[in-house]
Amino acid sequence: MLSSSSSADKRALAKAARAVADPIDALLAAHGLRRTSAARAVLGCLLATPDISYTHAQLQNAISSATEAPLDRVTLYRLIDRLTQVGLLLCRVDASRVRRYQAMPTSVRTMPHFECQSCHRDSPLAGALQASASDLERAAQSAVEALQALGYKGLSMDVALRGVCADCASTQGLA
Amino acid sequence: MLSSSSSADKRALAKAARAVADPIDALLAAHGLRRTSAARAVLGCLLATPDISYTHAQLQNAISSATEAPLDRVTLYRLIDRLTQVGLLLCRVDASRVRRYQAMPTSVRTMPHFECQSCHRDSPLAGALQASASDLERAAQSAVEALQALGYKGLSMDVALRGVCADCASTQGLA
DNA sequence: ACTATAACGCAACTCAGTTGCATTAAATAT
DNA sequence: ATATTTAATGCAACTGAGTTGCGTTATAGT
Repeated sequence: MLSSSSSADKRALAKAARAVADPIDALLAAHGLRRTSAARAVLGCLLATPDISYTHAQLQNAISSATEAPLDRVTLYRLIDRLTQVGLLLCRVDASRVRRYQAMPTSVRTMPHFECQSCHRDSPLAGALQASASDLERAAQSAVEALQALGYKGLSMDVALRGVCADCASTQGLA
Repeated sequence: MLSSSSSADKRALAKAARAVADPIDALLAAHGLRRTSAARAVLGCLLATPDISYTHAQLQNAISSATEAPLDRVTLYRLIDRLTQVGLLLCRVDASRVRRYQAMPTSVRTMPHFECQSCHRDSPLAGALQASASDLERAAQSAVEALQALGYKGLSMDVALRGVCADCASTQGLA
């Protein structure tokens, strides 16, 4: 039984070691997902650039060029779905109707932005609007904290203004 | 010349009369759009229910069943685009990636909502979160006013929280 | 009334994402 | 360590929302 117990120990240790050794494996395991090469690649890629969001196509491209395994479209879709469902990824739909994914942010940083419905430019609230933006971020922060207190898990906030920007409004003869 | 001037007057008056008589025609004219039956139908439909947003399919359906003219898909797409570009309509992309249109609101009413990435429910911030929601609306209001002062035209704000709701977080074994 | 051009309608196309199903490979049980 | 279970993969075919090209119609300005 020394041999049997030691082999069991070995397995447990090896598993724990792998999980602890690689933070990505640890995350996957903690969320009940299998540690496949695809999962490691996707999560690794997104965690490496926490502030950048990728479309499905961009992710597939990034991974296929970084590794040797070309990773199927559908597999990537499903993998992304799983990672998103457990709260490891943040998913939003951008103005051009494509989903963008990024690692779920640890701290909430709201970045209010304006989408012009005429020229389709998407710009952050800056300059004279900095003050309003800060107010929004403050309010957002407390809303997030309230949700966290209720047991909500990976939280992110998105503040979008929409309308016609000053440029476009003046070019058209808008009253 | 009396006849020519009177006919010119007649036309001008007729135009003015029609534009003044129907607020919808007035809006179209004021934004440099032609007063076609399709445009009247769409704008009429959306102005009749200012707080409800429609997808392209819903709009086409509503209009085709209300009137006799069946209105082509593509025509509707292009019409919607025009109305949106001049700021008469508000367009947003919902969580399932479809565009939703509604009449551009006159007063800004921000309705913060939460999208669960696991169960895909989309719920307004209510109950215990009412306070945060109000703070957000206040901040949003001042941001909108700041933009209006800069010449921005039809303005609307959208505040979206994303993450995993308490229900889903507890069902999964989320740490 | 005449003309220029905005708006319309049809057909074909693109792009993002989905579904079904057979196969492979982690994780668990023996 | 091997067997078993089932999560994850890969391929093919499909769907739905939105777009493009182009010839035709109807509104707005002369």
